[in-house]
Amino acid sequence: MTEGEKKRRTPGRPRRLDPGAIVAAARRIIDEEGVDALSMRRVAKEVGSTPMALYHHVRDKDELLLLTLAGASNALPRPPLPESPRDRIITVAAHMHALLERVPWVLKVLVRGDLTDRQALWMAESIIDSAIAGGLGEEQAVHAYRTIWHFVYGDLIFRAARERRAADPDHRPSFPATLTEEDAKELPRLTALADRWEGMQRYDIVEQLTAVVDGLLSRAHR
Amino acid sequence: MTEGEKKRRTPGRPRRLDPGAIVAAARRIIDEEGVDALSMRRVAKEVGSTPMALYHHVRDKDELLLLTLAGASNALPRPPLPESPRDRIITVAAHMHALLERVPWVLKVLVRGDLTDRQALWMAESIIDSAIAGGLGEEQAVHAYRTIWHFVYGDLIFRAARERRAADPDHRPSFPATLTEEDAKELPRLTALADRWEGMQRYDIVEQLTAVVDGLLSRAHR
DNA sequence: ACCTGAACACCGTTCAAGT
DNA sequence: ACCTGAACACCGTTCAAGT
Repeated sequence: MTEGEKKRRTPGRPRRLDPGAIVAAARRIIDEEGVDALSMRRVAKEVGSTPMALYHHVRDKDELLLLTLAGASNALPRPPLPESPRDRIITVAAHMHALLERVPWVLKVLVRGDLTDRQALWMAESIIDSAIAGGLGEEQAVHAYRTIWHFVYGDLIFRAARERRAADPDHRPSFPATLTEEDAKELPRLTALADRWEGMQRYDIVEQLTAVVDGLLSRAHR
Repeated sequence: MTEGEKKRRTPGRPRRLDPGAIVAAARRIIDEEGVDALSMRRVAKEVGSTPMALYHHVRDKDELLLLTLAGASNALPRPPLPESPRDRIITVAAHMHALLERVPWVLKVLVRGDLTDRQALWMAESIIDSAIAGGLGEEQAVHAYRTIWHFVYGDLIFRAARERRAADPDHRPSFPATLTEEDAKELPRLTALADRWEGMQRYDIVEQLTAVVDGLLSRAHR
C-alpha cells in the first residue's frame, strides 16, 4: 500500500467514505444492472452512506461515470503492432473497437470527454504516428484519426442498439416492414433487398475499417 | 382539409386532444428549450391537458420523440445528383449530414429506430444504388451504406458535444492539458501536437466523406 | 373511446445544520 | 473536513375511476 505517500492529512474529520469504494460500487452496479440502474442514491446505499456524502468526493454524476471508465482501457492486452503503417492503423482501430465493445455503456460518457483516459492515449498516438508514416501531413493525420474514431463510435452505438432491440420482445417494426407498394417505384433497391435486409446489416468491422483506412491514406501527398 | 377521408368515427367520445397538436407542442418545446426540457408533463401542460391523456395517443415518450422527428427530413431541398456514382454517394451523404446537423437532438432518438423515416429512405436507396453502380455487390453496397451512416452519425454526435462543451463555461479540461512530462517519451506525436491540437479537431466533412467513399468503392470487384 | 386524479417509485442537487 | 436530513423541483408510468 505505498501508492503515493499519503501526505500527512489530519486536519478536519477522518474520512469515513473511500473514494475508491464509491467508484467500485458504481462500476459494480453498472456491470450487473446496466448504466440506467446507476443513480447517486443507489451508489450511496451500496456504500452505506447518503446521496449527499458522495458529492463531497465527486463533482456530479458525470464525473463519477468518467471515473468509472478509467482503467477500462486495460481490459485487453495491447496487440502486437505490424510493420506497415496501414496495417498498424487497422490493428489499433480494431483494438479500440474491441475494447469499447466490452463496455458499451461508456459510449454515453465518452462523448463528453473524448477518449482521453491516460490509458487510452497510446491508441491516438499510434494511429496518428502511423498515418504520418503513411504519408499524411500532421493535420491530415489528426483528421484521419478523428474520422476513424467517429466511425468506430457510430458503429458501436448502433451495435449496442441492435442488441438492445433484439433483447426487447415487442420492439417497434422498422424499415422493411413499413414499405408500401407505392414505395416500390421510388425505392426499387430497398424493395428488392427488403427480405434479405436484416441479415445484411452485420458486417465485419475489420473489413470496413480497412476500406476506410485505405481511403484516408490515399490522400497522402505522393 | 381532405387529408384522408376521416372514415366516419362517432362511437365513443369525441376527441378533445389532437394528436397533431401534441406532436407540434413537443417540437416547439424541443426547438425552443432543447430535448432535455421535453417531458410528458410539460407537453400536457402546453396542450392544456394532463400527462395521462397523452398516453392515449402515443405509446410512450420514445414514440412521441420519433413522431417529432418525422418530417424533419424535408427541412432541406433535395440536392441535384451528379452523374458519377462516387460523387452521387458523396453528395447524398453530405446532404444527410447537413440535414441532421440542423436537428442534433434527433441523434438520441435515431439510434433506436435507424434512419427509417419514410421521408429519409431515398437517401439509403440512392447511396446503395450508386454503390452498386460503382461496382459493389449488393451486400457490399449495404455495408458501405452502413459504414457511411455510422461515420456521419459519430461525427454529428461529437460535433454536438463539442458545441455543448464550448457553451459550458466551466468544462473539464481534456487531453492536451492532462499531458505530463513523462508522457512525452511515450507519446511524442501527441506532445508535439499539443498546442495546435484544439485547432486541428475541425475537419471538412465532405473531404473526409470523400476519402471514406473512395476507400469503400476501392473494394469493387473490378 | 377518451380523459382525469391520485399515487407509485423514483430522480439529481441545494441548503442549512451537525460533528 | 466530512457527513446528514430534509426539502425542492422534478421525472415516466400504472391504475381505477369518471363521462
